[in-house]
Amino acid sequence: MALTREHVVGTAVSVLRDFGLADLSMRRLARELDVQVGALYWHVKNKQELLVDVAAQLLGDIPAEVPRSPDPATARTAVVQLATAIRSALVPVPDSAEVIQLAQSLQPAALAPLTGLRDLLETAGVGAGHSAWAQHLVLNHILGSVAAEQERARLESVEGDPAAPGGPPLGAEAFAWGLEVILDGALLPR
Amino acid sequence: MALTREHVVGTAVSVLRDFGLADLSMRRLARELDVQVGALYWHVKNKQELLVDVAAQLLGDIPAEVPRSPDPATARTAVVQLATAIRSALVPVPDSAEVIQLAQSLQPAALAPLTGLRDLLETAGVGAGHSAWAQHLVLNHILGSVAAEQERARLESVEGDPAAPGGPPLGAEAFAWGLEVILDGALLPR
DNA sequence: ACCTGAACACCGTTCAAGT
DNA sequence: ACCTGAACACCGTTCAAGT
Repeated sequence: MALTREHVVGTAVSVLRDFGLADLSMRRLARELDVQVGALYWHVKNKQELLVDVAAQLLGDIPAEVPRSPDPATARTAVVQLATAIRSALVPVPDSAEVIQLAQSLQPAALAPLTGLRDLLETAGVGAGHSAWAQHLVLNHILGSVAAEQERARLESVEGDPAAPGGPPLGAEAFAWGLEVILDGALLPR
Repeated sequence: MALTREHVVGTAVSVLRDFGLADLSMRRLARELDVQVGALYWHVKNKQELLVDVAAQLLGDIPAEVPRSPDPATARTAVVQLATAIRSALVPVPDSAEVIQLAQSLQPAALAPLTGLRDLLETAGVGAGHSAWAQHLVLNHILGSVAAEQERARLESVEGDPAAPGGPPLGAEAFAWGLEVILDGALLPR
């Protein structure tokens, strides 16, 4: 079967999911695909471009459905739902926050759901000149929360200290709190 | 002159400042110090430990002076001043946000000014159970703002598009806005 | 105690040459 | 068009051996 760009990106995602960013090398990827390293460079310009595609696929499964012409209150609820969905999609993938951050700085347009976030924030009542700022604020909160959660999981797996096996993870509560803080502050008359 | 750990860390900081994280390799560092690579490992356990020390030094010059027993209003002002000081210290150092994030996940205690931030937030009126969350929120905002500013600078230097040479950088305004949003939201009765 | 020399097991990227 | 083979210029880390 011929190698395709989709196959390369898909394999990269699964290596990331199973082994983390440190193991996601071009050579490791080539081994996984039973191919020489050079072959990858026919389908992909370089590793950075590959990681942008990986980031896009990580966010690809998230429902980007923005309610049509919502009132401010339902827009705010939609922001919370979308942000939580993004966080939930990223938490199980090791080092996903780093990958998203890299992709967003390299090629912001490639990450569609993040634009939906900005639109929702604007109709929720964030001043028009500030919706991009609010988007960054929320995104930094999401990525910071994901990184913290993964670091916690890493420490547990090393120390064998499962803490609370049942129930919702502590990080989810902190995330929800921070999201409300941002929204309350950003929607205040200023 | 004998090599010391301080000399190693100091040289690492200056390589980071002048060339960025991609050029801060153990081998490059050894070359800069006129020494063989192996010599570094007598003074430092590994690269990660070195980067923690680099991060500590980046934050070391920041005045960590917390006003003794301040009222909530002056504590809030102090939060803004400290957060702005941290941002100002990091912006001129390429990839500093990445280095701080790594150090903070590896060894949070090594970064003293960040603890001062939490104390100030608590006396400013953030609920006692939430001051650690608020600290993370502010820190993520600082690091996100630093990374964005540096990415902007990188694009300008590549495209030769100086935009606005005079006046304060646009990023500082966005940073101040986000900080007020967080503080307003976090200090709201909840 | 402190450093050298040399090795081990890796990287990302390029490119002539093959099919 | 798509891939191999091989090279180039790097990495972090370890460790016997020297002083």
